[in-house]
Amino acid sequence: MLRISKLTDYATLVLAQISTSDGRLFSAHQVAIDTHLAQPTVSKLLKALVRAGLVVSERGAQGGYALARPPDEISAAQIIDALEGPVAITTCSSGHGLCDFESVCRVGGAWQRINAGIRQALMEVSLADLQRRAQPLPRPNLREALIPPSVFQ
Amino acid sequence: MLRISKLTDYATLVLAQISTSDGRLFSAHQVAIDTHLAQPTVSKLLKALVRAGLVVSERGAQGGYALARPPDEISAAQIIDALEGPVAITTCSSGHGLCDFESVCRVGGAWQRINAGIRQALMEVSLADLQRRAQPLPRPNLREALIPPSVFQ
DNA sequence: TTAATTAGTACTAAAATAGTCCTCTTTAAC
DNA sequence: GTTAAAGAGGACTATTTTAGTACTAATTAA
Repeated sequence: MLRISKLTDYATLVLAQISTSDGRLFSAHQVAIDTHLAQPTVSKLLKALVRAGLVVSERGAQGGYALARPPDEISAAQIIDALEGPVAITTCSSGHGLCDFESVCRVGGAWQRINAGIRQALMEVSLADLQRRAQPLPRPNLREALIPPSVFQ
Repeated sequence: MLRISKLTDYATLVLAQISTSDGRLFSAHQVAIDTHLAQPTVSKLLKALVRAGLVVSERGAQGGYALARPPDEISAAQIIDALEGPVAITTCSSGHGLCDFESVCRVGGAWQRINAGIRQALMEVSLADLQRRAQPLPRPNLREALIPPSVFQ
């Protein structure tokens, strides 16, 4: 249930690895060696992370990758988004009024609101947190996530 | 990201529908009509829900389905488990010491602990909550989920 | 100019998901 | 008893998603 993809998991390893940089750039080749992942896969991951703005790159000989910002400013939600895109938790949650079942739906977007709550929680978990094994993390609030927006509050 | 499957979403609709029962049983046929889902799909869902113990059934003519217990005693986590089984958030999270990357892993099960936190949150959300559009829901604690079990606490 | 290195895209293979169908069993009603 | 209405279980197919690879172009240090 509710799983992240293998690639997202790998991406976390890759990010954790390049966060150990002493200032030099990591080549995709080196990251592959350090993480024990296949190089084409590492390349693909790094490209996606650059596109998402989590990592910066330099081309050419002696080029490579580095984190775009410190590990405590990269959130778990951003990592997931970089690899999986902003996919909705259910088909119906993606659109407004586009759901075929809307007229008979008795749960009206409950899963979407739960998803929003989970996302909120994941935004408050940083790469730095993911690297610290026993670190307490921010407390998300699913209650609030399930209260629909209202002009009165 | 982190999405539930369409079938789980449908199952929620199905559960919400049969929760409107006035004491009679719902046939799969009737549920299909009411929810606008295809009957084979509804049948499949209901069978899975029976197996998971969320729904009870009676066979034979005049048979059908009913909730096994009140909607506030059926959790979102149980609905997901019924349809998707207890799938792990990452491959590595499923086993103990079975992960190929364990020796070089720098994130050691962070996603699993996040998953545990999310599951905890979903256990505190009931079918009744899912049916109430503007109802506050319990507040999960991702912090606690990320603190590894320890004999000292 | 060359070698190292990223960027972008396309492609293939594998796995998961969704959806359907068929056969068997059970039970109420006639 | 027989029949029709239901659920149980499993097998099967098609679709979609995910994972992984390969190829070509662009960039840059030496």
